[in-house]
Amino acid sequence: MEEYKVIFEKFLQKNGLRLTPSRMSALEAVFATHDHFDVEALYDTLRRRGLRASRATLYRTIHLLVASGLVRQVPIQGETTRYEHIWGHPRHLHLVCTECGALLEDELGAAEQALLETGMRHGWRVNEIAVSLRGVCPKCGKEANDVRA
Amino acid sequence: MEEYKVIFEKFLQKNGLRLTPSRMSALEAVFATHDHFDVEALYDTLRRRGLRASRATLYRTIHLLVASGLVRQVPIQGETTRYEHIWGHPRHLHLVCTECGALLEDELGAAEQALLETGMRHGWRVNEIAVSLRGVCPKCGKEANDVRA
DNA sequence: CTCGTTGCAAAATGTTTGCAATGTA
DNA sequence: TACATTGCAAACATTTTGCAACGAG
Repeated sequence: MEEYKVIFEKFLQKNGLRLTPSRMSALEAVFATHDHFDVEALYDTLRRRGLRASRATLYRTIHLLVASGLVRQVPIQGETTRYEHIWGHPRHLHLVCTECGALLEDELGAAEQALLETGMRHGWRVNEIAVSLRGVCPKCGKEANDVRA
Repeated sequence: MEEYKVIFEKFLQKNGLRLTPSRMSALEAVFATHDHFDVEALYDTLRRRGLRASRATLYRTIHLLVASGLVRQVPIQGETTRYEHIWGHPRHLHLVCTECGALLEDELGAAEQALLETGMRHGWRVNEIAVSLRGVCPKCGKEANDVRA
């Protein structure tokens, strides 16, 4: 039994919630990839696997996954809310290209300690560090295009 | 003439856009505070000042302000999209309490240099550093409540 | 005078919720 | 069996857009 399943099961039990096929399917789909995803993508993934769960259920489930600490929202602007799993995924930072939307991940490195200390200095128990660097990727070293909507 | 107005005017000219009362009102309202705001709040602020601009116009204007580099989206999860002005606002980090929603700002400090180096290492021209530390504030040193929707 | 801009209302999204049927512990 | 869960459709909240009237350069 994979570790994350145990974690989720314990979380459900502790909160008087039930382990259902829909929830298990969603959980597996979420951990089947290291990519970011939104609820719609999760919905598609399940259908592609021949599984089923309504969007409503997935929206409800993703909240549980976040509450359990297994998943977090990706701290990046965008149309839809995107998520990523955390388990086995060390704290990292995102490099976002404001031109083409390219996204790169890397480790926090030296910054991590400094940030944790800042949190501590204010008396906060820090559970999550979200860092995104927005700028222009090497490929887009050009100029911006049209600005109008 | 305030610096940010000059910047916005140049931005408009460069893109063949026009300087209108609505846009100027929005710009001033945005820079009148250092708080985060969403479009609805901006709308209220204008009305309170006896100025007027439709929500549609404000949504259109805020995009221009972001494109001009004067304003950015706040990289924090939430119901509505929130913004903050950047001009005269040094790079900083946000401490977010996942219990009560409290929000604290602080300087990046030592982390800034480390993060910039990471960007450089990947060949990115970094324009913006967004950091949020999510956790539990001192006041909320308690336990979580009900998890269910 | 030419084109960008505005407001309104309608449309489009993304997400939540009430409710009756269903399933888990 | 008791109560949590699901799907559906309706409700919501936010943001975008078409269009005709208006306004800046």
